[in-house]
Amino acid sequence: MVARYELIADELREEILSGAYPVGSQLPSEAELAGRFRAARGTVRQAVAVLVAEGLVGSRQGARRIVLGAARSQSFAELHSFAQWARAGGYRFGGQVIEQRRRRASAAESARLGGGEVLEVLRVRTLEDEPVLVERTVYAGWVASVVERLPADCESVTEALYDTIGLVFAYGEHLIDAVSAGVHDARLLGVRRGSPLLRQRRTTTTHEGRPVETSDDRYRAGSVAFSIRNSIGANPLVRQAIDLRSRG
Amino acid sequence: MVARYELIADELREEILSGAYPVGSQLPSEAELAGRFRAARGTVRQAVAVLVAEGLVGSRQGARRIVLGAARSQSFAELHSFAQWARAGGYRFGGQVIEQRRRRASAAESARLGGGEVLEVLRVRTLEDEPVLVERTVYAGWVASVVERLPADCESVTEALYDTIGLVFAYGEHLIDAVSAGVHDARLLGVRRGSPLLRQRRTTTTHEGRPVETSDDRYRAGSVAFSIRNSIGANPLVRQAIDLRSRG
DNA sequence: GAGTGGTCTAGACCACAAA
DNA sequence: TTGTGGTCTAGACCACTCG
Repeated sequence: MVARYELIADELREEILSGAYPVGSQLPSEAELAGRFRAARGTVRQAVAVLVAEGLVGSRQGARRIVLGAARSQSFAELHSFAQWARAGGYRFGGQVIEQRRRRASAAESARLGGGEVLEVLRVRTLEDEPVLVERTVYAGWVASVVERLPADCESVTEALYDTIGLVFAYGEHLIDAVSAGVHDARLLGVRRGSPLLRQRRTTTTHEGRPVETSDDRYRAGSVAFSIRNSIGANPLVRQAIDLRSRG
Repeated sequence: MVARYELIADELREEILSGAYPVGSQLPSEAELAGRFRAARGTVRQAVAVLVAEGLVGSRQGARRIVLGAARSQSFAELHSFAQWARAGGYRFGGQVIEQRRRRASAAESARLGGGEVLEVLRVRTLEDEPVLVERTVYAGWVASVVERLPADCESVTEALYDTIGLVFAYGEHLIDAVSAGVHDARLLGVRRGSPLLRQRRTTTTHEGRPVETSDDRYRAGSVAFSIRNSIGANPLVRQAIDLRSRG
């Protein structure tokens, strides 16, 4: 079942991406759109809200909505899963488990994952046959045995978890910064020790808010960037200071 | 004029942050909230949508909403303006113009800012008396003369532009990656050449979609991180591959 | 002042989750 | 089966922008 407002949003999005409404131009008024789609005003408002959330359209009281940009944004799955992202972008990609072991959760991991035993996995991912990402993922105890049984060159753990036990990743929290490559990272990525890496630390949970994994992902500089659109009133991205006294 | 749904959202947010609804617990149903606040269901839905967008609350059809996290998120202004962010966080901060000159826009800048003459400004920002950020900002010609007249140690260009000509930054686009420090950056930040820097490139526009500035900001590693909460259905953050053949 | 988006209401029906 | 959130409607009033 696809909602009416989604269909309207899709149609408007296509028109924006195709250039029917160029960047900087005005969108039709809500009344006009309601007439065109034979829908209530509330429904077209919901449709336009989707485009505003995507950063495609800007909105302010009293003035016509304007087109801000014309780039497609990606789904949660594509941010969460390297494989799904790479596939959607049409890249050649791969991955390999380097090391894997069960151990007791540290204090910090217990707070995030719920304690007990955890499974730590070290993977290297390639894009266009070059290693670009070192992934250190810690899985909660309740998924450990499933992850352990996956092949070492499993393309997508996310998809495998869904296929085997119906697990869906639904919410994520991400912390992004830069670090320099240690000896180990440098060797795995084929860069010099001390090279800049883009680090993404994340924790992911299910629909019910149950934590599944926490990960420390390090990208070789120059391979991947993160992109965000934001506006007054909708600000997903947040800057954080790192404690300047006790640097890690 | 503060909207009713904002007041309701504020009240619920306070309850979440204070621990009245701990992480993992369920929120009251829409019907209960409507009764408690004597508002229509649509209004409480709007209120809860705010919390969902902030990443505090998770929502799915058929099940009670759950509390995902209990961290305050920041405003657009705080992401956009170093000064406003640092002040909101209670940090000691400062800034200094190192170099400033007018020149013709490059091709790339013309595409983003609209051509003609631009003003390029190089600033260093400090946090807790340590240099943490090198900012290379290019202002569109129509704001250049205003920016030129600001004092070299102006704390907040954003605020100054608002105070002098009523200019409001409304929309931003951000690209985040890691680079290594060049000789110049290294000297300005007091780090070794080749050290990792967190780079944020951004373009900002007014309410009308008129571009104001584009900037290349580089943070010393270990000083600042970016943080994001996302979920299925609401995904502001996007990962981008950088062309692997022609790296820059 | 006319037009536009923002807020709010009241009620209906549907899809989905959980017991 | 019951309760919950998701969708949609229709209409009202308000705040704001812009000519």
